[in-house]
Amino acid sequence: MIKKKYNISVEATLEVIGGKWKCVILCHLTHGKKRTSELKKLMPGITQKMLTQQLRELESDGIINRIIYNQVPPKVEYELSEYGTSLESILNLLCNWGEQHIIKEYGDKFAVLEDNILNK
Amino acid sequence: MIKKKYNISVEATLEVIGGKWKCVILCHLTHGKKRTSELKKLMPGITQKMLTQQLRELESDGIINRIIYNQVPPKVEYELSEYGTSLESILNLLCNWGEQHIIKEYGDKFAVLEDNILNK
DNA sequence: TGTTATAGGTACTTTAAAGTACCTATATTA
DNA sequence: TAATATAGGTACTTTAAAGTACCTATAACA
Repeated sequence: MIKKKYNISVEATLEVIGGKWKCVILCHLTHGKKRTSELKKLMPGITQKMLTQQLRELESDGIINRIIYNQVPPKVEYELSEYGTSLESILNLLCNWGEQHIIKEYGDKFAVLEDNILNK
Repeated sequence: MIKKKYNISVEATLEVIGGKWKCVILCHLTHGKKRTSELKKLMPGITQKMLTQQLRELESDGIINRIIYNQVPPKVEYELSEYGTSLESILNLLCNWGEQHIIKEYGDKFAVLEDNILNK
């Protein structure tokens, strides 16, 4: 008999997209596939190690695809997998809620948000 | 001038509902207001300290209301605030996605999910 | 020749999140 | 009188998440 693992289904979701970085990575990927270096530019606070670590985990959970181009210097791209797109509506809602929350807290989102593709 | 704080709006959302317990608490509260002791029963893994700590933070972010009945032994209830209900659709999607993910991973959600109000 | 760009690995350290243990108050009930 | 239920506080410890530093490979180019 399989041992019970979750007390509530949302725990399974958090196991896949919880933590400091995964939602951020996935939000960027909802805007199309990205190279490792592009993701690094979009997330100035993340380290190389954390970025690849999170990407590996998302890949092994089937959320993203890793596309390797056989060239030097290396080129690798990441994109939402088909399964990963089932998270798109959640990711969009999370981003939109955050934007509204910032407006509520600070009045003006441009005061606390860096400019990037998602904040336009 | 206010210092920039977020690189992407979803970071603001995670500041409010991130971590191991907050989404779980909030998912339970989407089913109506709950006493502290009820929440503890619904979340067998949480400690008293973590529960009150998370509830305090959610309260100070305006997501939940704390209702105190003046009696002994004490009775306190928690409910989603009006602002908190703006998270309801997100919370429901997070729960539903987790359920589907469990089915995908384990075939049968009843094998890994404890019985409680949300799993019926 | 040696520097650059790209993607990533690994060992170690730091920090933040979470957990443990033990404490409070008071009306009610056995 | 002593135990019970309820909600919560606090000091301390443990664990897990995250960060730092340094390492690899190789073709292109100055």
